[in-house]
Amino acid sequence: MKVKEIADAAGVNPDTVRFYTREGLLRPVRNPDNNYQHYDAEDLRRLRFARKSRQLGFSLPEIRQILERADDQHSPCPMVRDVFEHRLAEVEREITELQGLRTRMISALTAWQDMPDGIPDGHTICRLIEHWDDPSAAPCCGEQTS
Amino acid sequence: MKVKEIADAAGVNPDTVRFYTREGLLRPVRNPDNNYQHYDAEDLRRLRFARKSRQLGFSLPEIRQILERADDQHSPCPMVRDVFEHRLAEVEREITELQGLRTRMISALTAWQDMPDGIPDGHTICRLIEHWDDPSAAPCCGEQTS
DNA sequence: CTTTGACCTGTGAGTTGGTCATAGGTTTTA
DNA sequence: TAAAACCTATGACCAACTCACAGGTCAAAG
Ligand SMILES: [Zn+2]
Ligand SMILES: [Zn+2]
Ligand SMILES: [Zn+2]
Ligand SMILES: [Zn+2]
Repeated sequence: MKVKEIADAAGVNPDTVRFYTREGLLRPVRNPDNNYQHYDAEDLRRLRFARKSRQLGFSLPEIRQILERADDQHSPCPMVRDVFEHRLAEVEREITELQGLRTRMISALTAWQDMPDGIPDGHTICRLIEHWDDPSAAPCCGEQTS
Repeated sequence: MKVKEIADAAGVNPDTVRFYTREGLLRPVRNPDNNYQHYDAEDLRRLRFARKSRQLGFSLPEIRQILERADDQHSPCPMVRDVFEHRLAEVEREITELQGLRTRMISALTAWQDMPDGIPDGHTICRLIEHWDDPSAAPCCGEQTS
């Protein structure tokens, strides 16, 4: 298979195939006649595996490690399980962080409903933003949060 | 104020101050004697404003636009409100996406509890990943989801 | 007076996972 | 035979910083 063929078979951009090849995830053989890369069914399996792993949150270096370990006939499963749990915790941390941002944004929107637009006066840039207090921040100079 | 002073006053990395300066958010004057940048109270206000805006999800180009608009004595408020609503929708989309990932990961973890580790046999790389089906994907070749 | 350490300068690279542009070579089709 | 579609490698680009490097400046301590 040539680049576009394997790319179509896996539903990815041909540049992604070239990128994964450069990164060592795919290992095509080169045709010396025309310098083209030739991918086989094994490469397609690896490519699909890589895409599936990406959907599960694995990074490219991690996927490469899994593939290399499998090439050496070592079971990648324990490492997969371990990485996966760390990744899940990280995803949950990101969700929490984004939900915090969402909460901040909604509280700001609510407060802004009652605030008029202002003209910058050299003392203020935009009161909407400046008068918004980060609920997650510690009081900075003795302020009391009622 | 010199770089480290304004950075400490705003609680950011001095490199961030230099970066924001390069990006046009801060406009220090240069001391011709020693080539040092000199920041004033206005810059500190802009820096704190920029950090607060970042916490609310604004991008650097957006913050620069707000600052430039305020410099021209035009009210940035309508634009702030508009950008903000789009950003909120985007944040909620990201949250949904991450929660989808989390759901996929947890369903995978659950399924993996009953699966033994396997040795790669040239036909399989890692059954944990390969036998996991993306619940959000459409059936690919006539499979029925029970 | 000199040395040391903390600070300053600009530039460029690294992060992540691709995507796109460029310029030139090859194969297939009309 | 010429256009269309494909291939190649390389490098830039995205976001928002962070860090490393090499060299200049300045205050205090010896
Ligand atoms: Zn496995
Ligand atoms: Zn305060
Ligand atoms: Zn405003
Ligand atoms: Zn199928």
